[in-house]
Amino acid sequence: MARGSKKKRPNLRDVSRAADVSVATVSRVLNTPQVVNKDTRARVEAVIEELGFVRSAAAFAINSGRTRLLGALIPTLESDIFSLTISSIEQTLVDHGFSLIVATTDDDPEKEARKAKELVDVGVEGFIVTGLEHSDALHDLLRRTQVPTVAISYFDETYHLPTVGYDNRMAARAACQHLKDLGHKRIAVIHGALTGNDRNVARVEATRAALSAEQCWFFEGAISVAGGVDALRRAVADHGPFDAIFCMSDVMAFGVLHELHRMGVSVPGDVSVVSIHNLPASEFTYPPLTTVNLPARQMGRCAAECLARWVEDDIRPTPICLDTHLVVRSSTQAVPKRTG
Amino acid sequence: MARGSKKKRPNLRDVSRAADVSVATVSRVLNTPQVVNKDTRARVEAVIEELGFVRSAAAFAINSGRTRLLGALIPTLESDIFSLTISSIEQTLVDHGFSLIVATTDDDPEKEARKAKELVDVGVEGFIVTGLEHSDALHDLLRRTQVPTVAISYFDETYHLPTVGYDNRMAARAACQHLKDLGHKRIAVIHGALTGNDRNVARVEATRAALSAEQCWFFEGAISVAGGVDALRRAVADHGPFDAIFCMSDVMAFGVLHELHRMGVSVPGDVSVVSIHNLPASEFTYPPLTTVNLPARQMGRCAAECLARWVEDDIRPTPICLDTHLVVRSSTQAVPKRTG
DNA sequence: TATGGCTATGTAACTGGTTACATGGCCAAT
DNA sequence: ATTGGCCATGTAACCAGTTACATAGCCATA
Repeated sequence: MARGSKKKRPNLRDVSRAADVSVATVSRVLNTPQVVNKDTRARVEAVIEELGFVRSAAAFAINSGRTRLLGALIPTLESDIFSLTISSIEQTLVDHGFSLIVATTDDDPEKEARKAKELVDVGVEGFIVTGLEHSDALHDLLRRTQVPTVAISYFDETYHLPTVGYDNRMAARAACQHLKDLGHKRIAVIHGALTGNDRNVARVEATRAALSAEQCWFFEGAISVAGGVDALRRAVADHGPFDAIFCMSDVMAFGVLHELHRMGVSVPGDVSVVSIHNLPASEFTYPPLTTVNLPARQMGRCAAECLARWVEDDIRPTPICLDTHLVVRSSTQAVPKRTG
Repeated sequence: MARGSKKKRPNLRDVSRAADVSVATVSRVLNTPQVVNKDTRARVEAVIEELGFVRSAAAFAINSGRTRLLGALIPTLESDIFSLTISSIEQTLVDHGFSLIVATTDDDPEKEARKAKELVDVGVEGFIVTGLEHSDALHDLLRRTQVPTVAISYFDETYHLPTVGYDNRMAARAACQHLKDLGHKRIAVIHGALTGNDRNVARVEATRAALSAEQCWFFEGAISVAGGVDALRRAVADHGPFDAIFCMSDVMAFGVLHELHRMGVSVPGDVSVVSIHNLPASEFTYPPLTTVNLPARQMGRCAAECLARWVEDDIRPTPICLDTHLVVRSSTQAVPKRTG
């Protein structure tokens, strides 16, 4: 503890003094070493090493105007859905020399705006936000600061920010069409919360449009395995047997499969289960899950790529719509024949 | 708007000029508004609003020496194991006014050191690292920069950094003891890669110590559902039927359960399955998984708490060992009687 | 010998904030 | 009328870097 607090980190001038050169030369060694004489450079580098000099990020940023920091605002990390995306965002961004700050919002627009403000204060040069629905405060902040921002998980070319995502309506429609093709007539639709989550809203709307009102019943639950279990129980209790379950999210489908199994209901014999996401684990449920693939990793990569280019080269990205497609596995099958 | 394209972001002096006050007054409005005359303050605030002034994070940092940035170095985000922890780290840190930069390392010490260097360059005030095994370059960096760092996922009070974690050996031992108590004699141990992952090494070592060499066979695979499937297939093919499977990770156990099911092997009737982690989904596998609970969220919270206090108040944390305990569900049962 | 070009380096002015210290106005108590 | 204190504000130094511009030394050419 003797000089623990007293030990000020050495700065450029300390180095220049110790190496008997000017601050400009030290700065050159750091930024454009080619232009410095070999011997001088070696001497300066030795002093830097000896003193343990580390250039101040803040001072660098103040001059260059660059922090190399980007921020991602996502609903949650406690779900493969977003952690896959964030993971590939992070991996892509480091290739462009950026660091990623993650902030979770719990689908709460106010919280999102607060965190966005903090990130701006910290100096992020760009944002990735989730979905299209945001508070006025956030839109205001983005307008004022002009921070490049791309929205993910939802494709909409008319949106005021560039979007990199998929067509949530089309994804839901594909699942519905699959169930219709198989002849299903009593369908429980299990979805996550609709407030603050425009992806879910879009999927539910598309489902309402695709299926006739007499064919489907909607149940809301938490987007988690437990949420799926709970929603299914309510569904079965309230509206008797179904011949198909459509989950808006694979994690909920995991819970649904588990609970059906526990109830002794056979999948797909007694009931078909279809879902949206296609998580890595969905191939290995029992039975393997029929689900609409959402390209989470690809979306992360694209969004990161776009944002990096925007921040770096000032090229505003054009919206990108990624492909979604139904992956048919073994959790769905045709209704054999109307047995009443 | 004389020069529309040269839209430089307004700075303190721009504001002070427009509000006809000194820069000091504007700064006071920002930092200690109480000491500024009400009218003056209102005028300055109006100008700030009008010009859309946002204080430069870099300039603030250069003076205060505070970036309010912390970094987390974790193996991967593509797994609930770490995303749960990171999630609670993030949530805890925002309460302390910090932002979190995440960097994934793929259990590669070199990559970890590189990313750590980048984070220091960016100006993080503290680190969370995973495990105890790191490259010399990282240790060197931490020593030179004196950046507060806590290590998670592995409790060791003798380590040179404060650790917040659990006793990986004890966790493995608990699972082994459970299998022994149930009378299991042919145990397949399925674990993730050992290079660069000291948690896995500790678990495997403890397992070797707890079980006699004639009772267990070790198989390595990727820490994923698919990795579990693959490892189990190799295990069964190479060393014939087992009466128990011990997975070092729940996600691998998910794959194991799936594959056993597909093979027509009954769990726990034909074979017991025990694991380590207790992920949220583990309660809902079929059958529900017996597993050693690792307190991922609690660990995240504790580590974040400790690090925040260290950075904030210069209180070096004391190592914390979190409790692990076996959660017995339905994937294990006693060997009924030696039937040969 | 004078000129020009090149390389390596130094000087000092910047970046955008914070803050110690100085100043000036006003009012109350001597 | 003088002094003292408080409040609000301004001036300028400072943080730790970058960089435009100046300069000095050296060598080749005319």
